[in-house]
Order: sequence, then structure tokens, then C-alpha cells
Amino acid sequence: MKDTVTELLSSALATLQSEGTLPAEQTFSPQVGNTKDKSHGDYACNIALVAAKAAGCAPRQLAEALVERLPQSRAVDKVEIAGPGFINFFMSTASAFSVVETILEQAGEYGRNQNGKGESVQVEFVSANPTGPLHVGHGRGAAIGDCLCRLLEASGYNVTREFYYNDAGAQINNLALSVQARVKGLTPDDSNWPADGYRGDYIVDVAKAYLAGNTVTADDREVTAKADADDLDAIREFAVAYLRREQDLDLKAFGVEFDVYFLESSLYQEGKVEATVERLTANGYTYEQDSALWLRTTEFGDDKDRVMRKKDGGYTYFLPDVAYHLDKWQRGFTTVINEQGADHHSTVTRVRAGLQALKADIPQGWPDYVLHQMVMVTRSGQEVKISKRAGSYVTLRDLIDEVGRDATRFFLAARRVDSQLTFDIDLARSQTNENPVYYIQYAHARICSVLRKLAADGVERGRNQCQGDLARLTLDEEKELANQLARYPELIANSAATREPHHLTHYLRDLAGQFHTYYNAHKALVEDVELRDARLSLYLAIRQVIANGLELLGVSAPEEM
RNA sequence: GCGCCCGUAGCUCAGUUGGAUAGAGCAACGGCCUUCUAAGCCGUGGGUCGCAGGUUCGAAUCCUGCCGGGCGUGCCA
Repeated sequence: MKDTVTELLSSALATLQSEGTLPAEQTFSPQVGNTKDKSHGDYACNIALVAAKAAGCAPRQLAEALVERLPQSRAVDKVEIAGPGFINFFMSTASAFSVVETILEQAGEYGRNQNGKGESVQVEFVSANPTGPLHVGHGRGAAIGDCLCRLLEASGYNVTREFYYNDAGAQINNLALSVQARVKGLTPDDSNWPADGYRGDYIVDVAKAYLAGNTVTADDREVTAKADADDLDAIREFAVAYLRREQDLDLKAFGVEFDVYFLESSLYQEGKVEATVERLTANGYTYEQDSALWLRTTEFGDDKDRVMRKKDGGYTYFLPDVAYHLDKWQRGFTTVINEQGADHHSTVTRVRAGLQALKADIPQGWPDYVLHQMVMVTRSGQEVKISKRAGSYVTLRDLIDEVGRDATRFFLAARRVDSQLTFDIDLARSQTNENPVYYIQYAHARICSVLRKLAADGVERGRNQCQGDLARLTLDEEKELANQLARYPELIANSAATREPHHLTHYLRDLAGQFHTYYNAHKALVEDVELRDARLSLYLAIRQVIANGLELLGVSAPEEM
């Protein structure tokens, strides 16, 4: 519908250019926006204000010239010029409801587009290290990352979901020492508890399972405990497998699946870390100082150079990160999105600098990042601390168990990524109208309920069967609902392009609200069969769009509540 | 100190990338169930868009400087 208006305007602009009113060498692309106020019609365009300078006349005058040259269209009822020179389009009622037929025809496909043209995109998210269960912050990453993947898939991209984890660095050693300490009966209060050890209770669970000789199976490995308190390597291997399994269970409970689990250790095994050092050195960007090997990241915009190889000969996390991203590039991903917590934002410059220093023809701003800000959890109005190393902990699984998967996913995806999020456990738990998840799901269930009632009255209606004369839909609420439904495809394309999943939650809240209002004001199951069928067609279209939107959020669309 | 992010109604947040009189939900107050689910609807009140300048036809949005909060500033990740 909006496209129709854009085409009409483009045609009028071209006419003005051929007449010489507007310069022919310039290109004018009209921006058509949705109006906030009904008195401004259905769509509005500000092109007359934008192009007034080029035309050398007043905006209103240019607007008049444009309107005179608009081609006739049955979709448009009326065009008005308003304010400083806005052109307002009032669409015909009949054209507004054509979207209902489109939705019922396309069903689950409605809202999808082919903007991605099948291009491969890799999204790396969560990427928690196997040193503990997933916490709320990881949950936010999982909710945003997975929703983003679904949006990209809906926009015609071929998406690979990838999870990277550090199973080789200093923190893993730290984990092994912590488990070993527990195996030997130490507690974090003992004087010889390892410095920076993990203090959480889950370490006790790992230690017990190790001593019991348990076998654990994770997505990517299976390990049997040796139960030997002195074999640190065996403890390390077991602890990683144990915590990997825990994380798998967390993700499963959250409904998130990955295509690739990428291990840091594989980079060492395949010599890719060494190869990266050699290449950086050969390119002349490294130097030795204080018995460490440094990379001149300052050559690429970092504020200081970074250590790659430590005094003790081990590598810092940063070097394998560079090797890992080179590997992503070599796998052919020209678009890579890293979804991470903003507490790791300092790696962005470093990784990009390292990649530039490789001289591998990788574009400067590659890869892309989506960084989400911190999550604060409150319970009964009190902040709950989530420090992993300290031990007290709100795990993702706790949240899912307590408030449910749907509410957890919805809440964690409902805010802009770059603002901090307060997760109010009491609010998310509440099954009242305060909770937007239930509000939206209820709209879906209500429509299903009406159809059940219809069926009980002996009237058959196919799931997506468009019936009745849509011209019978004459109410303002109905037209506004149709307009809202028509916005959905644009919302999807936009959210994917800007990588902002939160818009979807707001859209669905609005749509559900409009539906509830309509539902309460006007009955669908009326005597007049033509009218009843037309209203039910609109109902079906609303249900379909709610279902499609919830699907992209990974939230269920229940038929009854 | 420096770098990144944020600051919008009492609270939690939107704001279509510079457009028209800044919007929702919750909370507060007042109404609506012989009705297709009241997990719902209707109505009322509530604002110096952190502050001060600048850019232009037009700024919550862009630029500069302050103020306040978060994160980072490890040979941790």
C-alpha cells in the first residue's frame, strides 16, 4: 500500500523534472511515512519540504504542483496538503482490506522478504565459557541473538548460528583448580583455596560427580570422570564437559539451537594460533618487550598496544580471537554479526585491529557487533547480584523455571540492546494484565476461542479461509487494524536491517491492544452472515500475524489459555 | 583521567533514523461481566524529552560543552 503511494509520488516527481520545475540531474526519493493522527490520512510525505530548495519555490506551492501531477489511482480516496507542505494520502477503504486476503493467502510466509537474496550470514552469540551455568546476561544474548537470526532468515538470509567457547585459557585452569580444591574438601573460606577460584555452589556439584565417576554427555563431547583428585587434566576435561552439558540443557530449555559449536582448543590443535602469530610477525606489527610479544594495535586505532603472548609463553584471549575471526572469514562469511555483552566491548577494536594487521583483504569495519547492555535482576524490589566468580547467582535456568520460557524470552528481547535492562522477576511471573506476553498470547487465544464457538454452532471455517465481503468492513477500528497488519512486512525488514529485535515486541503489543479494543466494542458472531464472515476474515488475518510475530520471537502462540 | 553506552510521565519503556499537538503499559482515580474468555475494555489526571548553547523551514532525534548513572580501561574473557 505504501509502495503504491511511493510509486504515485515518484511518477509525479518525474513529471516535474521533465517539465523543468525540478532539476533533472538530481534524484528525488520520496519518504512515505505512517501518520500518527487520523486527520492526517493514512500516509504522509514530506518530499515537498525536502525538495523545495531545489525547486526554488515555497514548499506548499511545490506540494500543489506535485498533487496535480499524481496519476489516478483507485487505492487513493483523497489527497490533501497540510501544515508547512505535507502531502497526506487518504486511502480507499477497499484498498485497505486487500491486505487481509494477502495474509490469509501467504499465511506463515506473510511478512517475509528476499532482501538477503540467500546471502550467508553468521551470527555468533552467547559464547559463554564452560566455567559455570548460563546467567541472565547470557539469556539476554540468547534472546536477542536468536530473534535476530529469525529476523534475518525471514529476510531471505541463510543464517548460521555459532557458539564459540574458550576451553583452553587461564579461566579453564582456574576452573580445574577450583573443582580440584572442592574434590579435596576445601571451601572458599580456606586459606589455601585457589586465588580467583570459582566459589559458586555448582563447583561442589561438579566435584561430587567427578568423585562418583559419572559419565556426562554434552552436544559436542562425552567424558567419564576418573575420580582421581590429583589428575588435574582429568578434572579439567570432566569439568568442561559437565558445564557444557549444563549449558546445553539451559539452551534447550530456552529453545535456542546452534549450528556450530566452535572450540578455542581446535585453533591450537590445527596450528591456527601459531600461524596467526607468524603472519602478524611477518607483516611487521609485532615486537618483544618485558619478555612478552606485543601487537601494534595502535596502528589501527586502539589506544594502546596489546600483549599476544604472555611472559609464561601462553597466549592471551585476544590472539585466538583474531585467529578465530580469520577462520570465519576464510569460511566465506562476508557478513558476520557478533552478539555480545557490552562489558566486552573493548575487544571490538582489538579484534578488528588484529584482522587488519593480517593483511588478508578483510574490510575495515568487519565484523559487525551487536552489543547488549547489562541486565539487572530484581526480586521483591531488591537487586539480586549475579556475579559468577563471587558465587551468588541468578541462572538462566532459574528464570525459565520460575517465569517460563515465553516470558523470559519476551522480556529479554523487549528493550533496545543499548540500554540497560531491569528484569523484574515478580512482574515477569505475574499472570495478570501487567504482563505483555500474556496480553499478546491472549489475543491469539481469544480469536481461536471465537472460532471454536463458531464450530460449536456448526459452521465450518478453514484455518485461513477468506470469506464474506470485505467491503462490509466499514468501521474505523477495522481499517486501523488492517493498516497495522499492512505494516508488518516493513517492520520485519526494518528490524532485520537495523538489527533491532525489540521493535517486534512493541508491534505485537500494539496489535493485540487494537484487537482487544475491537473485540470488546463489536461482536464478530453476528446474525448477518456476510458481515460475520468478513469480520472473521479479519480475525484470521490478525491471528496469523500474531502467530508469525511470536514465532520470530521464539514465543508460543497458544490456542487457549 | 580516557573510551563506549544511557538519561523521555511517579515506575518500566517506545518514538518509523530530522517532521505536524512527544506516545504506550503499569501505578492512581472513576466506570463496564445474563454477552464470541474480565488474563479484557472505556474514561480522567500526569512532561522544562538531564542542563546550556549551536546547526535549519523544523530537533527528543544531528554537533559542542557540562551534570548524573552503567560498563570498560588485565600478560582475565
